[in-house]
Amino acid sequence: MKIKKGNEYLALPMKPTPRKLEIITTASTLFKEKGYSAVTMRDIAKAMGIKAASLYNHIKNKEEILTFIIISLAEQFIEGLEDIKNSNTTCIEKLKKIIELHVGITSRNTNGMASLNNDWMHLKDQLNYYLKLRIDYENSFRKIIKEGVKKGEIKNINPDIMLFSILSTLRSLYIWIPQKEDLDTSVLASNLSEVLLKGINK
Amino acid sequence: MKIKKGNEYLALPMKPTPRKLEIITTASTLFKEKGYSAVTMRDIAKAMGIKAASLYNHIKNKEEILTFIIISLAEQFIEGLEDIKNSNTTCIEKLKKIIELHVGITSRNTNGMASLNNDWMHLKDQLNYYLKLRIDYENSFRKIIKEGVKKGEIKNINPDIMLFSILSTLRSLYIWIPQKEDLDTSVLASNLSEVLLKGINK
DNA sequence: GTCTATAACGCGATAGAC
DNA sequence: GTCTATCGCGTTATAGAC
Repeated sequence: MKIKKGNEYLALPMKPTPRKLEIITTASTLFKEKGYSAVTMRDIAKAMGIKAASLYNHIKNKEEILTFIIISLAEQFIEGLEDIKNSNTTCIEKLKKIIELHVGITSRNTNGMASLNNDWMHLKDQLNYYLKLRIDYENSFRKIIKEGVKKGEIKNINPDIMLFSILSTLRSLYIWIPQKEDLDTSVLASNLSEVLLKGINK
Repeated sequence: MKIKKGNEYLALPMKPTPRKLEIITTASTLFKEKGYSAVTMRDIAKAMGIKAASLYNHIKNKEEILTFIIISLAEQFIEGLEDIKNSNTTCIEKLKKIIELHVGITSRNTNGMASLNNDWMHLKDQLNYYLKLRIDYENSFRKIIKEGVKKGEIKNINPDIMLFSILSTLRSLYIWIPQKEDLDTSVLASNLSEVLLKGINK
């Protein structure tokens, strides 16, 4: 059962109940600390002050928790990039918008981003859908870089290396953002743009 | 039982037997695919064509495999950085050497680097030792950047953001290197230096 | 909606034969 | 050095009382 949004069929039709969302956010925290496979249903229940069996009144199984965390984030990235692709601006400006997109989504859900990065291989039903979203995202990102090279905005280096370098940094944001409590996300985004686009060498 | 090497006590005194090394490399491959917690002793044994019980003639337990993978890599980084710190050259040149260090170690053991990045929290005996090595490494790295800023070689941006950005890219190399079969590591290192130090913007 | 009890199974690790 | 057999425990998930 999927709903249509824009031109894409998305995988998460229902808004979860408050209690279900509580399970998902609790699980996210534990998944970030130890990884999906090392976290048990008893761990999640204990963190909520209930018994493991009670979780099953709200969720189908453990996999459903992981699926929700990962797919909802992946869809946010796809939708955000869609807007950027369609915006009428330079490629460098588009890259700045992508950096802002990552800082924004990550700062709102650092725990979930850990699962997106490290636990996607434990998806079952929605693994292929996730892989499709990820490939689509990287292809659109690479296309923007290549267009920037063509237009002379961006250096003529191997686009895959530039894509890899920027994306690696953006995907690691979930580790760094929570460490800096007093962080202004717009300052972070602009500093990151400076470093990623213009380098650190004076 | 630790041996002395240089001025540091290292945690891996014995060179493993060939059979033990075979277990470790087999396990590394599986750990990279699914993560440490999701890989069973039966999985490792099956991949080697033996039974799980037979593994225990060569290793003490599952944790010992992970410990060897992670600590031996962490010590390679510490030793490599020690040489770079002591070299008589500019800070920018030192950063280039660090990039070469990461490309070199990672290309020789992409599987192990996955565990170093993602499974260190499952260490027990050697967890504190690993954390000390990691903090030492990041501090030395940060010191080089700060010195570069002071000497006017490097831009006066938040050093933590520069450290984070470069290190995130270098730590993700294990994902990208195996995908590019025909990759020349020295070309990769020099392209990465260009992108990480001077940026992509023309 | 949470509980207790339990089913059904897989886990790491050991003992002892060969 | 590898095997079979097994122990003790932890795992996800379900059934049914309250």
